[in-house]
Amino acid sequence: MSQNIFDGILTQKTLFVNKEALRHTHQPVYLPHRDTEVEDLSFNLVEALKGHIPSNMILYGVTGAGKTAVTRYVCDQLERKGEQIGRIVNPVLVNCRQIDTQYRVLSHLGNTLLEEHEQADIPFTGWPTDRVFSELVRRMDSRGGVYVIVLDEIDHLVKKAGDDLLYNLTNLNAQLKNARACVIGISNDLKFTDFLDPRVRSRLGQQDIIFNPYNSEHLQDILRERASEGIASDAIAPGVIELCAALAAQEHGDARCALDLLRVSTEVAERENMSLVDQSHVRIAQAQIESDQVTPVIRTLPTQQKIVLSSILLIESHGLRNIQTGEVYDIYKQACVILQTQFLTARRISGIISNLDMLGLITAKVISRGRGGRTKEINSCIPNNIDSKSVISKSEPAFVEVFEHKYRHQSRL
DNA sequence: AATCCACAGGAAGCCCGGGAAC
DNA sequence: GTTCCCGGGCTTCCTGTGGATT
Repeated sequence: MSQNIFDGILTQKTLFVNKEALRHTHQPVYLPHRDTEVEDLSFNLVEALKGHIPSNMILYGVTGAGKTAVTRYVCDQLERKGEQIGRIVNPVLVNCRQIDTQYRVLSHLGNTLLEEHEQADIPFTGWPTDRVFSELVRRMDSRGGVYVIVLDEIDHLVKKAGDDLLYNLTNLNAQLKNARACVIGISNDLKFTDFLDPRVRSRLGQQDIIFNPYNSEHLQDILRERASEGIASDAIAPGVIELCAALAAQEHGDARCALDLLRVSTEVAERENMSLVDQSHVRIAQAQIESDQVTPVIRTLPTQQKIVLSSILLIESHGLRNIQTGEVYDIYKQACVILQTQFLTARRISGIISNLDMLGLITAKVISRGRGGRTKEINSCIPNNIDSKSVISKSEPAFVEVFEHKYRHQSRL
């Protein structure tokens, strides 16, 4: 029999019982320390089971505070109870980070309601938005029941696309004849309603729930719960859970982060052929997660954004911090000349800098230097263990030249 | 108190690619 | 094929602004 490279890996002892349990997409049976929130949410949504319209709600809280998990959990139970007692409840969850325009949200909603006997999907582009909207209304009415429309990361949608969609969605019940709908917004940003039209704000925020961040003890409970489900019982050394929880608690109590840490730590231990996950594995995992998050982001950046980022790194490699927008623009233009690329306007670069800030690759703080003018103070925030030069040059060989160039022109910087 | 710097960032509009409908 | 629509990337033009300097 011939050797296969997977033979060794497949027969290797695994520390996982069910790896899925350690992913944040996993729906656990029990959500520790979120009883009040579950109760608040279900207290409102129970109206759907009575055939009434639940209030619209907004759920606030930092990332990884369990907002999405709680909502999914409650919606899941709601749908099942509905089936039991013969009431149609349709929860639809939309992630507005991926689906981030009015048209796309509406067509997504419409397409999730597609039934077998119905004709083709709503196309991803091509129709006028109001037609998509009326098609959605038609489909909802033909199915009937109560719709719970959950808009996850709603703040992102509002900042990008405005509040037209929310105006339309919170007004849905006026259009529906046979169905009912309520909207639940999930936001990381407590103040996102500032961007809303007052009418939308009052209709959407009929009830708010605030999710406080988990503290270290809470995170430990969550990790223990998931570990018991997902990892072999004697595979975790004492202190590992505590360390993962403590590190994640520093990151504003992000349960997602805690779970990733534990999962990757276990993977690291497994790869090293150890039967016990210890604290050193957590440290390795921490570094690896940072690098895994940033590397693909840089690699998939559009060319112009890469040039801007390179320019910032270039300036920083000369020991400068708190760089101004104008300085970046100057170096960026030089880089474009070397790369024989058309350079963009300063306005656009300002936008790109804001975008890089949003992606977490740099921080750009608006400051005023008095007569020195108003500008952004820019610093890169790429972890030290990542060689951004090699990440960039791998996907864009021409950048090597820019980096080489800097050494020949040090005096100009 | 007025001035002024170096931008920030909003608004409008252009162009392009992708698609639907007629 | 033509005309319509959407969305993204971009430019042009513009108004706004915090605080050091005059």
